[in-house]
Amino acid sequence: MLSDMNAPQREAVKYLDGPLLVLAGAGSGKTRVITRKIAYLVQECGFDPRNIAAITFTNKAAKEMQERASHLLEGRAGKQLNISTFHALGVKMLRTEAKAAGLKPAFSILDSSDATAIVSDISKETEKSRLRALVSRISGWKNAMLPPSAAASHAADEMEALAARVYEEYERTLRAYQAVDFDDLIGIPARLLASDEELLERWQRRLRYLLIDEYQDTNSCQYQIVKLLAGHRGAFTAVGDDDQAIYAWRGADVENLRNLQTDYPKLKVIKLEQNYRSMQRILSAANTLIARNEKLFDKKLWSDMGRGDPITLFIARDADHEAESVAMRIASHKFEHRGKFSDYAVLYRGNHQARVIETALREQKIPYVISGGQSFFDRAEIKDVMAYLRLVANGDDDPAFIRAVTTPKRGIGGMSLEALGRYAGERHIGLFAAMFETGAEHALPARALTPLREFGDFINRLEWRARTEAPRLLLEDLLRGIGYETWLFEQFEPKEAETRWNNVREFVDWMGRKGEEDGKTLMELTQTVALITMLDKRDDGEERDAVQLSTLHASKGLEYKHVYLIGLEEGILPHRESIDGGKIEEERRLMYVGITRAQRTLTLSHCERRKSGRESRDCEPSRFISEMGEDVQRPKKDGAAPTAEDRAARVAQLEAMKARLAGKVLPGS
DNA sequence: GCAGATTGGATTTTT
DNA sequence: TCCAATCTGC
Repeated sequence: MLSDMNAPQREAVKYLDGPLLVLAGAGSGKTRVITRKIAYLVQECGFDPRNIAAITFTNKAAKEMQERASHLLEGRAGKQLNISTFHALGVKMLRTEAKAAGLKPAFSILDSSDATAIVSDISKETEKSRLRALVSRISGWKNAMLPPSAAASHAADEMEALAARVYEEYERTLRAYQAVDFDDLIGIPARLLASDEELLERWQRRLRYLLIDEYQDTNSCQYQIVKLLAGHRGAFTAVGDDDQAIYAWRGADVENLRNLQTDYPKLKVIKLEQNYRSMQRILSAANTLIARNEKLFDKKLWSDMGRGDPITLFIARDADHEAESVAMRIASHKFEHRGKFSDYAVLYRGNHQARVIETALREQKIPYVISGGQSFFDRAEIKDVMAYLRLVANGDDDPAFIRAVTTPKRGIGGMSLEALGRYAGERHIGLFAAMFETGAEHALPARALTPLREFGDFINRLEWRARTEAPRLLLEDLLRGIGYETWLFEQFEPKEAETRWNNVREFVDWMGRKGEEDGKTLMELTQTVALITMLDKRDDGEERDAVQLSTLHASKGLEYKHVYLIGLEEGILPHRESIDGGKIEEERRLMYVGITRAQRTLTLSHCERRKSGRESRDCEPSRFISEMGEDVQRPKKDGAAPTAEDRAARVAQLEAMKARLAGKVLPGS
């Protein structure tokens, strides 16, 4: 059964004598190991699939793992597995243990923009970078399980002192709304498991074996959950790669790898070093580079796929020339090798770097897609509809109330809401409850109260129906009831309104399908959508034959035949802030992640000069280039930069080649 | 003095 | 691309 795996992979699947850490290098088949191990536990060891939990960081990874594991298992077993993100597991625990957490089971989940809006309200801070600093400081404390009181005494400077004050008020606000943020989805379950023995035992019985993916990305809260659930039995397999830890800035702590060894002295460590993705030369360069980092575990990737092409480095005059050159290289390479555009990826440090590349690719008429971008559920129109659903599920959700009551406009403005807010504040209740109280009749003029109560009745009717009726019909009635389509077309240009309305339709369809397939009520669905991101949208992006543009961070876990790493300059990669903050090692890992995305060829580039303001400055090539050793082919130093004529000649050559190929291909296809 | 236009500069992102 | 700071025209 395991004959198609290599020895360490097989060992990792079969090892069940205690806690296991699998150090899985890039492209070493870690998902394979996890899914096979799940199948092994069920088929060979008699585990009930309901007692196995696999935890990932993204919905995408969870979905992929679910599919692959189900494929290996027979019948319904796959469906019974608990494969989810940390956050989804947290939601599940919180919904069942809501009472112990002091929450109603229908609590709301606030996304980052909701949370940021609340922090902004409390702190009166509107400037983006300072607001973001506050939010991330608070989030950092929450992930370290530090309560507001402790944060206040730890505050190191003026900004932290402010953050601590905001943090306290923020937590109070969330509880008043019966809402939790993303950090709470991990933090509150961790607290519950730690403080309630009976509850802990119940969950330990329920989840008897844990498999954790991307372990190097865990924060201390997440590690607490793992440790508590696994208990002293240590029935878990953690899979990770310390060389690919690139998320320290958002709370991930590679130290958790070391902690695993101290907390579980009997921890077994298995390394997966055979890589099935890249040619040896690429791996050698990656190994040489990463060897510069202080390491806990030594690891050397190798491959039996052959040595491969040399790694090319080219030096461009400036950013425009770099982009132009990348576009040109992709075009000629593609036509020469008759490959697909989707075999090529351009990777960079910051999103803004994509812009020049886009322009250059468009000029060459090369199709491209930019990975990432705005997620479906972040769109205003989806958030509008979600606000109604959140309010239907949880009347205490004031942010949802405000958004719903003002979208579309129904004659309730800032004045009425402020008056209602004052009254609700005095009475220590939510806005929704406040407007139905007799006292509200004195606090607000009838002119304002009447439409408010009409709105309230509308929500109450929906709430009543939501308990029994199918989601699709109800959603359609909701949209009709608030005249959302009409409102969209009043607000926006026809084209814009059309797209937005289509998004809403897609949302309704998706909810409707879910309701029919899984027999879920609207209430149940509402409580899970906050965590779901792209739906199946990602698929159409992958199906188009297009060059992939991506940040290095977003490229983790993906692979491409031909990779172009651009902007390899001091200040960009490594980034200035990281150089100043002494965070070179994480930048080096980022470079490592980029290199190991490549299967066949890797092309590096940097600029000689970059314009900043009116004049342009010299740039220094990234230290990482020389740190890759001799596998990088240095460009010929003939001194002369290519002239306009040289470039014209290359364009002509390329055009001729395209024409030739087109001529050959056309008659047949 | 202000709204609208233009210019310039940019860490990284998921839940 | 997106956002904020600066500039222009009234």
